Amino acid sequence: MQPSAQLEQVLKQHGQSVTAARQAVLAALQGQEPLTMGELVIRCNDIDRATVYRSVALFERLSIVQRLQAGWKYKLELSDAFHEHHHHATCLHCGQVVPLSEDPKLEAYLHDLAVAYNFTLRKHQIELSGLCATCQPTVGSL
Amino acid sequence: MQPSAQLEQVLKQHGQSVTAARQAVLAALQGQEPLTMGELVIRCNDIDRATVYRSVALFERLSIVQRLQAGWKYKLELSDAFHEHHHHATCLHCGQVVPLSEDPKLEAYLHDLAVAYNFTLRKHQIELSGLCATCQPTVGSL
DNA sequence: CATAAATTGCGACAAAGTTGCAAAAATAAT
DNA sequence: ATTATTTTTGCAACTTTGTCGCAATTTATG
Ligand SMILES: [Zn+2]
Ligand SMILES: [Zn+2]
Ligand SMILES: [Zn+2]
Ligand SMILES: [Zn+2]
Repeated sequence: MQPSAQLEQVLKQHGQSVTAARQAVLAALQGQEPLTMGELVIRCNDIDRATVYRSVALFERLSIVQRLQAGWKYKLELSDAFHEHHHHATCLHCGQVVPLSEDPKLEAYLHDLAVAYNFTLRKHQIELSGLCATCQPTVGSL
Repeated sequence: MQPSAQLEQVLKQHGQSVTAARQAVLAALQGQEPLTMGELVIRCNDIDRATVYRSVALFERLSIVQRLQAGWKYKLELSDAFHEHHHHATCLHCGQVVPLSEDPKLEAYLHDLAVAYNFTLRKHQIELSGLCATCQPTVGSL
């Protein structure tokens, strides 16, 4: 299903209106890389800051987007129902975020871990940080 | 080694001064639960906000503290050299953060994963979110 | 203890995020 | 299709969070 159609469906399911602003926010998030809130606001430049914030808050409640800690600031990306489920590796030097393809064993592992702590697992996040292949020669310390 | 002594050592190793403010910030972070920046500022109430921010920034550069995404806001906690390495499960309903004891198999797995992507892994984070044992009966939806 | 270097507090500022409310748009009803 | 009802939007004012320059204080050095 097309992401925009899927958005429409999720919004209606929850009694929320389908609006131009919300569609624009979704569209802005469809790129490859996760975005900071600031970047997102810029990409939605016909839409008021407050509206972007309100849309993101709604999307987070409806599990349409998720926020992840990428180095210093948090970033936003579409969540599993819209993208494939995946994790990230962030380069500490150049800041690039590389998506990692899903690993069923790892997923199973996390599930068992949650069970061991009597947690009903709703979502999870793994963030690796280090140096990407390109930056490894460049950097000595850090 | 006592955390305060360890702080002194790390600071000196990097040519940084050992000051009352920095010791106070470390002390405030020694409690069990990770703290938001706001909470930390409150617990350091003789110290200026700007100084707390500057200390945290320094501590982050020296890998004394790490920030983690706990639900909505980020939180700070002492990093692996000061606490045992561990991960977290956050309850979506009551917000409590439960530390998970280290699992060597999982750690090895992450290491291999990074290698597969040509990443030199420097650190990593796993955040589980869901409902804790206490909140499971309370909540139907969410 | 005196000197040099680094850190702190302060105040002013910039950026990020929130809120109330009237106008506009979306849905529901006729 | 029009109108009525409900929800959302933009705006502007505001709070919170985070940053910066600089003089006063503290820390390190000898
Ligand atoms: Zn890189
Ligand atoms: Zn996963
Ligand atoms: Zn709970
Ligand atoms: Zn680990």
